[in-house]
Amino acid sequence: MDDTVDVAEYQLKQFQELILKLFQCCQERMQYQCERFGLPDAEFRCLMLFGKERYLTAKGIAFKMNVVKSRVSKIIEGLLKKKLVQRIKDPEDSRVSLLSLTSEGHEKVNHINRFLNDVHHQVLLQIAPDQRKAVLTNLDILKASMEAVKEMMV
Amino acid sequence: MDDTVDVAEYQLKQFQELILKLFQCCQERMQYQCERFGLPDAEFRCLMLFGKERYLTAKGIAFKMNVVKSRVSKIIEGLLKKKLVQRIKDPEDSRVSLLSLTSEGHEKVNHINRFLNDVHHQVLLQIAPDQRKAVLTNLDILKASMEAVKEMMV
DNA sequence: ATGTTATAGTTCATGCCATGAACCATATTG
DNA sequence: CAATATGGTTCATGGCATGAACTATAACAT
Repeated sequence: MDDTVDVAEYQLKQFQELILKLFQCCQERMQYQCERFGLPDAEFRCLMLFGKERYLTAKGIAFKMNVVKSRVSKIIEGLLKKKLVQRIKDPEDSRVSLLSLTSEGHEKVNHINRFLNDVHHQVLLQIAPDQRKAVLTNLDILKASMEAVKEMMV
Repeated sequence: MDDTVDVAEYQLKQFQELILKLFQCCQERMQYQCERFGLPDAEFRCLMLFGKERYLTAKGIAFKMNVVKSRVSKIIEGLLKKKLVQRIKDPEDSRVSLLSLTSEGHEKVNHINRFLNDVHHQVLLQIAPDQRKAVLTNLDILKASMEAVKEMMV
């Protein structure tokens, strides 16, 4: 019945250590990015949402960023002030305002994406070519496992 | 000379996606933990530093947490108020105060560690036993690569 | 048509996170 | 012993995030 052979103690320790380090690395990179592009963290994350979708509403942003709508108001305010996004009224429902990137905003997003690609590219280049596939495969397994546990914890 | 064969476009995309998801998972877990144990994020992280060392100074904590000392004052204040840590004067240098866990603090740390072990254990259990080693090995490669790039970026 | 009811956003009060400058007390050093 | 360095605290400032109260518009139900 125990086809899930138990986990060795040292594996657990190693795993915790690795996850911690990876998490810290990501956090530091995020902090560096924000500084580099002169944006507070929340505005940065919000701006990047426009990479995928042409128009966003405050409500949609709140959902995607997992914050309350009053927070979104503040974030949008900052991005408007920086002229990175613009707002128009939805012609179909005048309660909602549609947010989109200004040309300056597009430029910034592209700039950030180039940087992001570069960093990730660099990381992959650090890995021996014949190992990249294995790293990605195993990372995918890890992701699936973490998300499975996340579901269980709700 | 090009022993670092270039990275496939789809690999780059996949990698970015995976890292993002992993990062988000960790962030959500952190948030859940803080709520569960009734501690603000910074106090939580600070408390966990005492797992390794018996005594810590404000300066040491500032270094480990990568924040300025005035911030540490605030964090310590919170932990003192919650009776999780205590402070004594360093007998060798009366400028510094030595912080250590109270018995209540020890209990909390143990409690948290049990939870943390459990979560990581669950994740490893999601991975087929004969794949765990590979996941850890590849995670280690990734960690090394990310840290190498981090060094380059300074 | 008109009076609920629901939805999209804003504003405000509150509290945590983090910094930098000014400051106090205690070492250290010339 | 005076000048300087170090460990900490306090305070002002600003970003992050929430929840409650409010405005305006839309949808629905008599």
